[in-house]
Amino acid sequence: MAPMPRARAIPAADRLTSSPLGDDLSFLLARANAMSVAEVNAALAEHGLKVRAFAVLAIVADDVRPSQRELADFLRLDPSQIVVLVDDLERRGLVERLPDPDDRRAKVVVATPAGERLAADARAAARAADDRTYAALTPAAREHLTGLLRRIAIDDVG
Amino acid sequence: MAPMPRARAIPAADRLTSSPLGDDLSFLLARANAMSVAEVNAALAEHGLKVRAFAVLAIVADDVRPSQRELADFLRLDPSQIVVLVDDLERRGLVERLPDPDDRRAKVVVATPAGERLAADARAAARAADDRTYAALTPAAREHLTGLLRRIAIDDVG
DNA sequence: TATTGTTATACTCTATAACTATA
DNA sequence: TATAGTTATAGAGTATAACAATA
Repeated sequence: MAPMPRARAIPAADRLTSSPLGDDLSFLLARANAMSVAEVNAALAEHGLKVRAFAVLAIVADDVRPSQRELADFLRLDPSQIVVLVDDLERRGLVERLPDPDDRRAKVVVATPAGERLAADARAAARAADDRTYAALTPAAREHLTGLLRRIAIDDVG
Repeated sequence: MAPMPRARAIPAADRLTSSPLGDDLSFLLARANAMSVAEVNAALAEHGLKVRAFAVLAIVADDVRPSQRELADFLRLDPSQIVVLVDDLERRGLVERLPDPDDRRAKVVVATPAGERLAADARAAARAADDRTYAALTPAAREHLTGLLRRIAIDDVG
């Protein structure tokens, strides 16, 4: 009788991807996100941005006029982190803090013209990065994925 | 003629979720992942684990017998980080490093009986956390999402 | 020469608490 | 009493380089 093949004969990658973790939603989400962040950060580097600063800039360049508190809630960052991000963007002349006439405690963050220009360039770079990250998906599958994630990340939350 | 309603009259959350970022795949992925990690970490805390250590333990408890290098590749962590994670798990008697007879440089990581028991408990806690994170999705939608993420995070990679 | 595991180091990200000015 | 922004600080996560043992 032939000896049992040793476990090591199966390629490591297959042993790992066929393990239960390879079907775990949270794990796949974490792994896909790590790939996405790496790709986007690389694309944003030439614009002097990273994902978090880009997220702030992209929002305010879209004329949302959020307070820092609103930015913190939406981006799931601590208000103190928003301070640091806005400080940096403001120092670079990309955003401004305006007093909120309705609440003198609050500051509304808006983009400067230079900020709007950089946001447009950065958005294009981020889109190109996304095309690489999600190359395995058809446009329809990408839209479906967007909808599913939106239900988890946005619609289901206050 | 009636004055234009001020932008501020629209609730902040709506202004933000309907901004372009609210449909950006990478952003939604990052946000969903942040929610998932927070939920899973909270659930794993009572077992003295966090997501990264749990991932290592879950793999080796599944009899994959990976080398540290294989763990690093699969988990997208630097080999030096695997050293730290395995050091901690080994100190707690949950895993062991065995010499690889085929390559005396490599060390195969395996779970101890205590590690297997903890992995089972932790897996149940993680599953419960996932049920909370993905509560907005039907089982069918969850499976669909798993398949889409798998194509991005696993199938599309070497 | 190249690779595995290891150590060391520095940098980024994240979480927490406390303070101020306003509400 | 509660909230918006700020400051400070510590911890977790991440990235990089160098080294010894082995391939």
